[in-house]
Parts: sequence; structure tokens; C-alpha cells
Amino acid sequence: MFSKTTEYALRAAIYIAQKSTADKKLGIAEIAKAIDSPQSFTAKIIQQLTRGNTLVSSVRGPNGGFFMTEKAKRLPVRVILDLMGEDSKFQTCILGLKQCSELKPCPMHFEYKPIKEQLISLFADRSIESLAEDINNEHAFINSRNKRG
Amino acid sequence: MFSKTTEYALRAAIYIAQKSTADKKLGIAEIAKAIDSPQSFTAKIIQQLTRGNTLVSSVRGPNGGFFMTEKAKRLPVRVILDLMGEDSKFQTCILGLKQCSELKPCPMHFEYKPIKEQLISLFADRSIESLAEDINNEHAFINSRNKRG
DNA sequence: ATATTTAAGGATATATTTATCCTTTATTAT
DNA sequence: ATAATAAAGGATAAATATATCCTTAAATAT
Repeated sequence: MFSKTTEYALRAAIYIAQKSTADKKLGIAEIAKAIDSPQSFTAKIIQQLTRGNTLVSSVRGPNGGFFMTEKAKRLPVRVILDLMGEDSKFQTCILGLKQCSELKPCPMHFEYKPIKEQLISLFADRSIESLAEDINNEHAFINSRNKRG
Repeated sequence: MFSKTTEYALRAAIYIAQKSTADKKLGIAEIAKAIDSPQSFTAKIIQQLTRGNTLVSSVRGPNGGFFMTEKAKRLPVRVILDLMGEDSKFQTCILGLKQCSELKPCPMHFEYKPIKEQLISLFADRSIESLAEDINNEHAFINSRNKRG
């Protein structure tokens, strides 16, 4: 579905939404370990997510790190894809044809269309924090220790 | 969604289903031109689709080429993905987590699940020929000249 | 001011995907 | 048999994605 790069971006952003506040910043080492991704590479990716200062915020130096404001957590998941340059991910033809359209549909166009629309609205309608809600405290983030008990 | 390789495979197989019979084989040059793909690369990909002799058939020499039997045309689209080694494409976690499951779901698991199921059944239930049915004769295969008029 | 901490950024390495070219093999037509 | 045709297959190149390392810049604590 997504490239590894985008998978790391989604995991990182969702994790930061789950675990950080303006008062509780997360270091790159913690994030990379929690989401099971290569640290240096993830650092570059999170850099991209800080561009424009709308999604992820960062502070350098001691007690610095990454965090998301409450406002940022309410943004749609789509914003992550936008910052990764994957915003047209679901807009494209499933067979990769540039000229595929309603008027000149590819052989899978109408079969794929309703599914594509659900994918688009999944990312457009759901906020990052709505996903981050950790209902049963057993999310599949490998190294996070979410259990309270 | 898919890699370019898989996109070419889908386009090629669908095109061969549309245009070939055992008596009317298609050359690699025609196929590559019709589906707008690099010829040599597409040749390798179609080779993969001939493995096991269940989907695409090939004959060498003069009047040779590629074709699909009527039986092959009735196979589900999924078979193309299988031969390309992309059979688990939709089975995987949308965030790329290996340990994502019903018991330990990733933050998008349940939101993505119904969409994933539709994708799986699109490829499992629909036959290649059912897609290939060229309803309005204006498919987005760039260089095919489907118009009868 | 200085040292320490942590992200930002540049340069480079590695792996994988995508693509081309050339030779070989099978089949057909003469 | 020989030449022509078309796919099969091997070797290699180019492009892109993935990943690491090192230096720089900013913020904090002392």
C-alpha cells in the first residue's frame, strides 16, 4: 500500500500524537524504538513532518524533542500524507494509467471507484487523535509499553 | 497502490484477455505499445505471467506470440497478483507492522479492515474477462484503437 | 561563557526497482 | 537444411528508495 517511508511517517505521527504534549516532548531515539524503525532515517522523515509547523513541532537542546499540539492532533490523517508528498496516493488509477478518467475509464475504474472513495474519506475524515485513541491499550506498536498494570 | 511492475502485469494480462484468442496471438511489441509500457521490461513481466501455464500462454516463432485461453480469461484478477508474488499485497497492515492483528491491532486496523476486505474480494471475485468487457469501447489503454466506427 | 543536549542538514552508502541490450532457443516458412 | 521470426533468458545499467554517518545549529543548564 504505502512505501516504507510513508509507513514510518504514519507510525511516527500517530505515536507522537498518542504520547506527547507540549510539556512532554519525545526524543527521536524513543520514537524510533517504539515504532520499530531505523533511527536516522526516521529523523529525516519526522523533519519532513515538521515543515510548515502545522503537524509536528520540534525543539532543540536539552529537554527538547518532538511533540504535537492538541490542535495538530485534531488534523486529519491525510495531512501526514500531504507532508510526505503522497497526497495524490489514492487519486491515481489503480492500473497506473495517466489518462484514466470517468469518460475514459480503465478496465478496473468503476469497480475500484467506491473503494477508492472510502480510502480517501478514511484519511480525510478521521483525525490523527481519533486513531490514536488506544481503546484496549494493546496497540501493535512493538516496543511501546502501554500497559498500566 | 501497486508497483510499476505489477501495474504493467495487470494492464498486459487484461489487454491480452481482451484482444487475444488461441488463434489470434499478440506480439510483445503490440502489447507494450497498447498498454504504454517499456517493451523489454514488459517482456520479462509477461514471462512471469506464463509460469505454470495457467494464465498467459506463449508460442515462439513466426505467427507466435501471447494469448489466453477462454478458461484462463475466467480466472480471478488475483491470479495476476499471485504470479507477480504480490498475493499478500492486501493482507498486510496498512502501517507496515508485522505483529498487527485482531488481538493486537495497529491504530488504523479496524478502520482499514472493511476497505481491505473489499479490495481482497474485488481481486478474488472478479474474473479478468469480466473486467475486460469493454462496455463503451473507450478504455483508457492509450494506444489501442478500440473504436469500431 | 562553556559544556551539554537534541534536532537539522549534508554527504554518502546500500538495496531494490525499473529498464535496456544482447544472445539463445524454439517454431515456422521456404 | 536454411533463413526468418518471436519469445526466453542472461548480463548489465540507470533510477529511485532506503539507510547511515558526520557535522552544524539551536537551546538549556551550569
